[in-house]
Amino acid sequence: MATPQDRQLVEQWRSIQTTYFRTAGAIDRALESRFSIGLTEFEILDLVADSADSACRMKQLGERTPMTQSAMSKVVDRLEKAGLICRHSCEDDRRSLFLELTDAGRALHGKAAVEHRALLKENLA
Amino acid sequence: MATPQDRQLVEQWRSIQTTYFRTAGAIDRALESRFSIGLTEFEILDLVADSADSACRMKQLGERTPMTQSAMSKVVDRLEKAGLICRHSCEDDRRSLFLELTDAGRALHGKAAVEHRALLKENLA
DNA sequence: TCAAATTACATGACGTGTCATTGAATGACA
DNA sequence: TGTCATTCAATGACACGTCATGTAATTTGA
Repeated sequence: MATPQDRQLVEQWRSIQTTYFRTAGAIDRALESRFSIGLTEFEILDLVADSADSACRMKQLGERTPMTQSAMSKVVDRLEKAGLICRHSCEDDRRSLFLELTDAGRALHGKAAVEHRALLKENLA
Repeated sequence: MATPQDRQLVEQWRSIQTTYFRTAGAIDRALESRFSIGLTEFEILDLVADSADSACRMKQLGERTPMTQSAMSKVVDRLEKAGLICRHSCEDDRRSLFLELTDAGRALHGKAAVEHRALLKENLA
């Protein structure tokens, strides 16, 4: 029934869960308290900041995160309301959207990224 | 700014996230469709099934999962409504609760665990 | 070229998680 | 022993994610 291999799998899984929750929680709380954004928001900022090219982002970002399309849309809403990002409709295909950091967004991302990296280092050691 | 070490940390973190979401998602969907319970519910069943001793469980279970006390309480609600688990108040300390699987709960856990282990194996390879 | 299928994104209903708080039982100790 | 602090669990308000669906733009192909 419960083979040693099963036990080991379950242990491995619990370890992943623990690491994930501990790390995500720590980052989320830190970003929330210092910059008033959550981990999810930061991850979108981070992805946008990371893409220097000018492709139609929204769609492509979706391919680089486990988030749902619907979740993405709402996160971008929040980021836009917070004045950290803006949507530009894409001339070539008006269904698509470009995302771009505002100056405020870029500034905040810079500071938040330091915090983010530090907490990753601390938690993934 | 973005040192190679930072890059590597971020890569490692994305990898953990991907594994976590892929695995959790697969298990959740499978359990949901075949047994009408979610991953969270299963994990509580699994913990209860795993503890043979008769300590005041609720509290101790909390120490073995990243879940909040409040989340636990609600999951147990659902499990109880589904007839898979029951709460017994603890004689020694009437603030505490024992949890116990019902027969239905034990039966379901047996089948679901097989599925769970199989999906872990598939996803954590 | 036009109707049907597809694609990109937004939105509303809904489930579940968190935080803050409550209620009840217990513990500490003057 | 009576008061105050602590602990366990439940609950309500709220935030956020998912699913199903809607809307508009684009593509396909007869």
